[in-house]
Amino acid sequence: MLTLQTIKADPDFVIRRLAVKGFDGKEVIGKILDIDAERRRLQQKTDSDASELKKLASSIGALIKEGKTEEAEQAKNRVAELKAGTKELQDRLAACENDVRDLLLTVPNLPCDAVPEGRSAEDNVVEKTGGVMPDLPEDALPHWDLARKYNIIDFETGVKVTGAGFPFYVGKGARLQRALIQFFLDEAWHAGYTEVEPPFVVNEDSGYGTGQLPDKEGQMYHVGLDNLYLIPTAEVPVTNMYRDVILAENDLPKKNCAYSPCWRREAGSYGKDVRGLNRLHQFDKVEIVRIEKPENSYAALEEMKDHVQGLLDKLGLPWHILRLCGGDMSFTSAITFDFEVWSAAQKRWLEVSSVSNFETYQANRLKCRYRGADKKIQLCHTLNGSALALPRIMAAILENFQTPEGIVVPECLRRYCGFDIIN
RNA sequence: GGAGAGAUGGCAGAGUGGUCGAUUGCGGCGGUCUUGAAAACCGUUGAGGGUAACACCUCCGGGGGUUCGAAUCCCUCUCUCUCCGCCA
Repeated sequence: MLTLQTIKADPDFVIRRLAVKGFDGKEVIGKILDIDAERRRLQQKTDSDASELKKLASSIGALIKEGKTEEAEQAKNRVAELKAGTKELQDRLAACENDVRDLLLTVPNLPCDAVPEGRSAEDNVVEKTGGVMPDLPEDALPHWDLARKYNIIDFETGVKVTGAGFPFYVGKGARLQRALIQFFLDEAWHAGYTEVEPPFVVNEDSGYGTGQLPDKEGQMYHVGLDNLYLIPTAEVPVTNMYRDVILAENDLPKKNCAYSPCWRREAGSYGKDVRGLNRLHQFDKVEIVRIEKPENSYAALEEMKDHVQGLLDKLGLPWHILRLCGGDMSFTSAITFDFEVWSAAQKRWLEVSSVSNFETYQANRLKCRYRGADKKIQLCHTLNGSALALPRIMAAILENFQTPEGIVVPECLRRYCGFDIIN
């Protein structure tokens, strides 16, 4: 969430930036400022009352020791009277604090200067393009047909055993999955990311920490008996490692990578978007997460983009990078770049990575801070990106590299899966 | 799952109703001494709110209660440890 400080410093600026995301913040910002002003008034009052009470109460002890029982009794009565009045003040103060927090949670992050204006995905800007689009014959098969032809992904049995969106990967399909995971983790390792194997379920506090709760509750699978959530991305457990932590300046940057399965309920999705591997309820992903000093976060973002681009180049897939416009960005992001690969038989772009800088927005909720050289404690910047999500990469590999002899496995994966063709 | 014991500042560890936001040790930081370092000695060292700056307020795992007054007593939740059970 935004810091109160940011809003107080320049409310008009905040409202202007929010408008880039298509968010009308005028009313809520005004409300926040009003309630905060009230909160401060109440706090001053309760503080001085509490101070008086404390003094009186501690004087009673001394009076009793001196044997001045009567005076002590009088003081007791006075304290009791005062206390009745402060109770109500304290309740109002607590209510104000809650209201401000709740309102702050409804305000999205400010997009940074580099975010283009726009309402929807159509306004995203193609930033960069790479790789070569394959020249497939007219009868090229989409990946769901290839999966069946070579018996490497079994959607039907997944439906029987669990439900739609939970496929079985079988034989070379399963090995290729594992090869991709291994390849992505090794590449991240070589780029200096410390590998983490996180828990795949998290508690409520962690859900709030990274912003899945309270508003995106319906997107996560919930383990009701224990009140835990299946992670929708490794970002959640990995970023929450730094919840309520004050790092030393020389601890930064923190660079972590993690493989995890990801579970998403994807409520309300249907149609061609969810065909085959395009959108699943369970999928695999390697995530990279960074905690950075504010002055370094944009350089880190560029590094992350280069890393993701490098993966796609090594796989030999045609890609482009989209700079998301304000209207298409997520609630919590300050800037986001989406990577899409060309799915040659479906003849469409598939999103395989999203790289974002959250600046202090996530860190403020997490209370992830560091102590600077001047000993001042300040919020870190957090960033994350997929590197990469598997199913659509798998889809693109199957479609783009299909030949009459079979599917040719990208060079970089062969040492991991132990074969060079799926036939 | 059952029984018992715990949870205090970066760490260790005192504190069982009245100036306790908290003794002490270690660690960290600053200084004296030294060419430099070590040792020794002196000082300093939690977070949040609030203020122009002070003042002041809150926080001893979380929440609630008793009391004029709670780190200390009561209830409850969570977590940790020991033993038993179960188990990859």
